[in-house]
Amino acid sequence: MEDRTINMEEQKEITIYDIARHLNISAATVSRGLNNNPMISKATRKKIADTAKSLGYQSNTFASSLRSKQTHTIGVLVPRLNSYFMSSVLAGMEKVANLGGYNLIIAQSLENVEREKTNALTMFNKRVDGLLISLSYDTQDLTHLELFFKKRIPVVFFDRVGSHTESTSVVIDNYSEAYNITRHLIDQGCKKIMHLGGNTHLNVYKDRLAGFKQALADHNLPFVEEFHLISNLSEDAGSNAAKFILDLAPGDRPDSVFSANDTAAVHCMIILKNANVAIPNDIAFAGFNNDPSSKIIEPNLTTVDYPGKTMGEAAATTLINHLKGITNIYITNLLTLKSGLIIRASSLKKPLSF
Amino acid sequence: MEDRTINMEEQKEITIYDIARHLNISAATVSRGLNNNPMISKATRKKIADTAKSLGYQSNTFASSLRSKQTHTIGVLVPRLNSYFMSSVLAGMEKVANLGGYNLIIAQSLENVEREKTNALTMFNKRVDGLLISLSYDTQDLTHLELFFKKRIPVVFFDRVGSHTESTSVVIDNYSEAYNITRHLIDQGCKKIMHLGGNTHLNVYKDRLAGFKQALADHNLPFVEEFHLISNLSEDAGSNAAKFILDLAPGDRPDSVFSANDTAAVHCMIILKNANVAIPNDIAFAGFNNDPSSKIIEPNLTTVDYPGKTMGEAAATTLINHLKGITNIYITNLLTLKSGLIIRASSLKKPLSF
DNA sequence: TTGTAGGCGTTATCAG
DNA sequence: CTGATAACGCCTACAA
Repeated sequence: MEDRTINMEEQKEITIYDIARHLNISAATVSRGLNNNPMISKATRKKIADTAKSLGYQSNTFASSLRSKQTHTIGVLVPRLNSYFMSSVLAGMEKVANLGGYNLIIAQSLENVEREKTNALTMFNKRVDGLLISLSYDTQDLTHLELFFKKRIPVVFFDRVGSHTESTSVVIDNYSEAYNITRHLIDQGCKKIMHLGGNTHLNVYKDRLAGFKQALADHNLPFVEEFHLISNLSEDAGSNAAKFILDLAPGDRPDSVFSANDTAAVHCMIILKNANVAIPNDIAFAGFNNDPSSKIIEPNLTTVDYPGKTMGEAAATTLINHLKGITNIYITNLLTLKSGLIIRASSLKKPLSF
Repeated sequence: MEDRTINMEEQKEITIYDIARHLNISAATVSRGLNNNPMISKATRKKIADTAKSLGYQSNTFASSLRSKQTHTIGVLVPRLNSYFMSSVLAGMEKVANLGGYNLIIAQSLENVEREKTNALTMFNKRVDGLLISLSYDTQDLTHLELFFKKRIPVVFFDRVGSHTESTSVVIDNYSEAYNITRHLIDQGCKKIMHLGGNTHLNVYKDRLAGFKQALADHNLPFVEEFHLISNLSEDAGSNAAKFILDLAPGDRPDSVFSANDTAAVHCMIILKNANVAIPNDIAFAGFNNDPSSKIIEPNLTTVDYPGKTMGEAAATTLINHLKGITNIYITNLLTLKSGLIIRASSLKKPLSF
C-alpha cells in the first residue's frame, strides 16, 4: 500500500514496443512509422501516430541519439551572455536552429579560457552535432577544440574568431569599418583621436586598431601611443577614459574619441558632459556596435552597425547547412556580413555636406 | 585504398570496454572507477583514469542518460532572448547551472503559445531534468506543461509566472513596487498619471496595474481609463504613447507617466523632448526594470530595480536544489526577491526632502 | 574490491 | 511494405 504513490511517480515510460503490441505489428515498423518513413504505408503510419498519441507516447531522444549518433543539438559557447549584442546573436541562432529542428545548448566562458575549455568538453561529451563559438578574452589558441576538429564535428566561429583553416568564421569587416569611421572623424577636422580599444589578441580589436592606424597614416596623422587606451571596454572603462581625459590640460586633450564599443563611448561621454566638455565640439565621439544606448545618449552616438541577429542567423545557418550536407564549411573560410557607418550628432563638428 | 580517408573520419569511439581490455579488468569496474565510486581502490581508479586519458576516452552522455535517466540538462524557455533583462537572467542561470554540473538548453517562444508548446515538448523529449520558464504574452493556461507535472519533472516559473500549486515561482513584488513608484509620483504633486501597461493576462502587468490603481485610490485620485495605454511596451509603443500625448491639448495632457518598462518610457521621453515638453516639469516619468538606458536618458529615469541576474540565479538554484534533494519546490510556492525604487531626476518635480 | 549479465529505448541491417 | 534481431555505450543488481 505504501508504495502506491511511488508507483504513480515511477510510471513506466511508454515505448515503441507498447505501440507495437497494441497494433500487433513490430517495433521496427513503429519506429519507421514515427519517423514518417515513406516505406511504411500511409494507413499504418496513421494508425501508429494515433495510438502513439492515445497512449501518450513520447520519444526518447537518448535512445535515438545513441543509435543514430545524431543529437540535433548545437553547442553555443560565448564569452558573456549579458550584452545586447550577444543576446541578439542568440536570438538569431535560436530562430534558425528551431526552424531546422535543432536545439541549442548555451554556455558562457566569462572571458576565461579554462571555462571555455571545460564547456567545450561537456558539449563534446553531450555529442553536439556542431559548435558555434565566440572566443573568450583569454583564448590564445585552439587546442581545446582539437577534439572537435579531429572528429570532424563542424565548428563555426563568429565575432571573436580563431584562425583554423578547416572552419568557417562569420564576421564583419572590422578593419574597414574602423578605417571608415576614423576617416569620418578626420573629415570632421579631428587631428588628435583617442582610441579606446580592447585586447589585441582578439581579431575584432586588432582589426579595429589596424583600421584606425591605417586611416591615420593615410592622412598623415601620427599614432600617439598614449591615446591608445586598452581595456575591457566596460562602463567603468569608459568612465576611466573620461577621467584620463579630464586629467589632461585642456590643450593636451584629444579632439575626438573612437571607441571600439558603444558602452565605453557612452559612459565616457556621460562623465565628460558632467564636466561641461562640449560634444562634439570639444571632443567628438564615435563608437562601435550600434547598441541601443547609442540612440539614447545625447548627442546620439556615431557608430558602426553590427548586426547581431543577422550574425547569429548566418552562423547557425552555415552550420546547419553543413550538417544537412547542403554546403561545406571546410570549403568556405570566411563569411563577411554587411555592416556600415551610422553617422549621428556626436561626431558632427560641421554640418554634413553633400 | 579509397576508403582510407573515410575510415579516418569514422574512427570507432573509445568505450569503457576498450579501457577494460587494456587493463584486463571488467567494464563495470571501469564505469565505477570513472565515476569515482569509492568501492573501487584508489590504485585502480588511478589506472583507469590514466588509460582513459591516454586512449582519449570521452564518456558518452546518452548512453549514460539512457540508463541513469538523468540528463544533467535544464530546459530554459523564455519569451524573447534579446532583452537586457533576459540576458541578465540567463547569465545568472548559466553560472549557477554550470557550477552545479548542469547544462542549459535554451529556447524562445517569441511570445507565441504555439512555439512555447512545441519547445516545451522537445525539452520534455530531451528529458531535461527540470524546466525554468517565463511565459509568453499569449499563454493563458498551463496545459502544455501537464506532461512535466504528471511526470513530476520540476518546473520553476520566473518573472512571467503561472499559478500552479505544485511549482515554485520566482518573482519580485510587482504590486508593491508599482504602488510605491506611483505614490512617489503623487508625492511629487502628480495628479494625472498616465500608465503604459502590458497585457494584464500576465501577472507582472496585472500586478503593476493593480498597485498603480491602489495608490491612486489611496490618494483619492481617479483612475482614468483613457490614460491606461496597453501595448507590448516596445520602443514603438513608447513613441506611440508620446504621439498620443502630443495630440492632446496641452491642458488635457497627463502630468506624469508611469510605464511598466523602461524601454517604452525612454522612447516616449525622447519624442516628447524633441517636441519641447519639459521633463519632469511638464511631465514626470517613471519606468520599471532599471534597464541600462534608464541611466543614459536625460533626465535619468526613475525606475524599479529588477535584478535579472539574481532572479536567474535564484530560479536555477531553486531548481537544482530540488533536483539534488536539498529542498523541495512542491512545498515552497513563491520566492519574492528584493527589489526597490530608484529615484532619479525624471520624476523630481521638487527637490528631495528629508 | 571486482566481475557477470541484462537491460535502458531506439534504429540499422538483413531477410522475407 | 514489414518483421526479427542485433547493436549503440553505459549502468547496476547480483554474485563472487
